[in-house]
Amino acid sequence: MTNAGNWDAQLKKGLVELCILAMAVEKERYGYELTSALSSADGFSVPEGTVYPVLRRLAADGLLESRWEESSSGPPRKYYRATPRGVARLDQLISQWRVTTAAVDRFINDIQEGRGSGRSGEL
Amino acid sequence: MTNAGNWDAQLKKGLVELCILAMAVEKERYGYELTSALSSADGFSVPEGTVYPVLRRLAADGLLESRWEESSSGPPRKYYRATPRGVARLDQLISQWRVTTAAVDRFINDIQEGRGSGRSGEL
DNA sequence: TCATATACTATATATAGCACAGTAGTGATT
DNA sequence: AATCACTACTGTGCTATATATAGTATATGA
Repeated sequence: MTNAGNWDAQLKKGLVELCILAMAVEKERYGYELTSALSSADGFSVPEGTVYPVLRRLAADGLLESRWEESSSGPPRKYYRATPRGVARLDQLISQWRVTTAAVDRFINDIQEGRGSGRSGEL
Repeated sequence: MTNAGNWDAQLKKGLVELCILAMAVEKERYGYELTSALSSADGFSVPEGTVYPVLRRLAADGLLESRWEESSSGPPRKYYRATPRGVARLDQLISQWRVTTAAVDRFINDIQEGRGSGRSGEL
């Protein structure tokens, strides 16, 4: 049978990309930093094995650009920042996100209302 | 390069399950009905090829139960309704959904604030 | 009879999250 | 100086889900 903890992973599909892109639009970021930020976010834990592939994919798609920089506290860091196309893409993702959450919330609310009373609502 | 329409599909991972379960908790539903309801929902188009596999999966997991019923307007329908475990699962999914959307919205808002006074996304 | 809308089933593919393993630089503790 | 812990990036492979595609079968109306 399907494992419940697994649903999280499915729910996050695409959202990791959105969050990473959002952070890279704000300012230059490197992988380890993003991993820490995303993992400390409430209800959202994203391991290295997820973050780095996303960075490489976004860079390959021309949405992020990168440069190396020496670090005084460890190995060199690969800094990523959003390109203009990355910024445009983020705006697009955010508006899609808004539409989708609105649709899902509508479904949930309709159902919650229906519970308890005998209402059979149109969906 | 990654195409944008594709992201939708990723974003929907898990959400289709949530919506279908929600509808099957409210009352008995059959596949074609769910397909129509989900496809007419704003910002959410879900084809048959997605709905039926989800129904079978949820039933296999014991979250839905089904029965056949003759229809006066076509082939017999397989009606699904949520089991008690399905109801419990829905509550769990909804609360995870709330936590996740809150986290993502927080990310988005933080970034949007940073973009407020300066440049906007030029392409 | 033939077309159309209804309704379910089966198969195959692409993608993303992520577990797991590996490489390597830096600074502190022993 | 040698070990350890923290930092930081790379690579491989598995799994689950959405969905495209194709197929089967029933009822109704032209």
